[in-house]
Amino acid sequence: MEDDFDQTLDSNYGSSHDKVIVHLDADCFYAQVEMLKNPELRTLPLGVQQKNLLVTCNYVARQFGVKKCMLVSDAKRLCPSLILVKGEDLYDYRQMSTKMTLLLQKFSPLVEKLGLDENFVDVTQLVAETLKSDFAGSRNVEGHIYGDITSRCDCGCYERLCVGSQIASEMRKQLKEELGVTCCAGVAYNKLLAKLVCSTHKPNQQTTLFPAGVSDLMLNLNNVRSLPGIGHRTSEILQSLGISSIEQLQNINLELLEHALGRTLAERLKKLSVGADDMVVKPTGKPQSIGLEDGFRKISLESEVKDKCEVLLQRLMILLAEDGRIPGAIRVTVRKYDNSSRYSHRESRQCNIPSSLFLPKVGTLSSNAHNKLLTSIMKLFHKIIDISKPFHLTLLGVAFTKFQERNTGKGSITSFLVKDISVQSVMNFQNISLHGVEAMECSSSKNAGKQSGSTLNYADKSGSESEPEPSPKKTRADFWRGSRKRSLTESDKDSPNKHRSSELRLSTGEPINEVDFSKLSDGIQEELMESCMSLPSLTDKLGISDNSTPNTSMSIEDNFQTNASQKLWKRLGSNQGPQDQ
DNA sequence: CTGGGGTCCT
DNA sequence: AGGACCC
Repeated sequence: MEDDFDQTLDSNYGSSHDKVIVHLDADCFYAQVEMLKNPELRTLPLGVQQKNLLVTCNYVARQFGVKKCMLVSDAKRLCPSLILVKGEDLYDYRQMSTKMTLLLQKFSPLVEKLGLDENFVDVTQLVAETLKSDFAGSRNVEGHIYGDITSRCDCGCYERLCVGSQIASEMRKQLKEELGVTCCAGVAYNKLLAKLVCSTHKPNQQTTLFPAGVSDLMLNLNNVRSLPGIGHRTSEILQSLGISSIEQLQNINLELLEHALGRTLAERLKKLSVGADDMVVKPTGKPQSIGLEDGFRKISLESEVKDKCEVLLQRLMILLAEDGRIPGAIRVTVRKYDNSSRYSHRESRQCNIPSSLFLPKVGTLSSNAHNKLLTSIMKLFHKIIDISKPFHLTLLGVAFTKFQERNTGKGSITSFLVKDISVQSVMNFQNISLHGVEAMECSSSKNAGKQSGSTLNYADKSGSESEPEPSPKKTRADFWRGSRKRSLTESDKDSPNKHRSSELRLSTGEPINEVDFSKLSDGIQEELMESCMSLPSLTDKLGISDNSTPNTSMSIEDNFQTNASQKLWKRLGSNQGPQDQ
């Protein structure tokens, strides 16, 4: 009785309909960012190129038959007028990706990134709040519905998914209005289905899946390879078992599958094949590793290796400073030339590094962190490659791992400062992303700095608002439905972080991320120079030298970005607010 | 020259 | 440290 009931729930776990998951996928993401940087490209066939590969292209180019992941030469043949932009440096894409994720976090703290252009959002809680506070609201589905809905599930998922579709619509609207990015969205009761249904209407559309459509969706997949979780290797194994269609996977004997793939994977794939997935949306936090790679034709001299690594390290240090944490280890990766094994076989070595390299107050003047790291890198390289014999590399990578949060204690002022800079840049995103909302209601948006924290309000609120009484004034549900009419800023409270960030701003109406170096104390200047700016070519770029204190204000972002990139930020931030103060 | 990133598991 | 997976 009771046992049977529980059993039913358990075995049903992966296919129950209790959650509402939205999957958002930016349309041809890199190409979109490039078109934001340079709007003249919008009407032209545009491809983004990494080395000899066209990693994505806009929809104008797709009309010529150009596809993702084509060789550039093939794409050019199909579309001789194709405009190509280089996309090896992911910096701008990463920044836009961060803004998108921050925007989505207004709806739920459960946001999981997949690559730079996709996000899963678990909106179950927001849906529940909406249904509770708005039980008379319309139950229209926004966007497409996948398959038929003639038979309605009676567990309440119909209403939940309807509200989910409305939330997804609002998310896409805000992404478009505030960031200029168009997305597709899929709404379903688990991650697998949300992702699969997302891609059924492209571009810039959304689709909702109800239980009645699940079977059709799964069986309409062309190949087992279309299932997220089945990659190159697994699909080859399946192929050898004579399995290529989803239906074959659904019907194969489980024991047979376990023998080929192992129990864990076999059981997972069996469930996936019928649309069952109990994976939770795991909030993406700080990355476990931060790395850069460069592929090339041939490197066979140690000096070339060192040069490459130095450039990589230099760029890496910027990403590291923005992250704000201290790495505990560094890893070097190489790919050796090997014409037999096509597949990218890589070898790597890693070693721990002393945190003192990143702490304020590095005792010695002559050797900076950069040189020590480069030495470590070359040592690791020698562990992989015996340079007394000829070698031929086609890729070099450097990555930091084993991160440790920077000491927040009273110990170091630098830790505070560096932390603030990263907070500041996050807040800058928020400022930009909020502006669309602000502009619609309060034309008197002074104090732009004070409004910046508000995107995080809803997560904070729902937690503390477990209040019993009928004063659900500010639920997340109210927020997303009323966002066009209501001010987001009315409930803002200043946090210490905000104050500190404000203090770092220039008083001349410069962008929020400006830092006036001359106003920082000598100690802080020194520490910043030491921990972030010790790279020779970087200091060149910034127009500062080792023995002169810069007397002009500098913007970290502006100086590190390309000109083209500046246009993007200018455009996105162009209404960033009156020259306040 | 089939990219430049990431994740988790073994 | 490598291998699978994701984009």
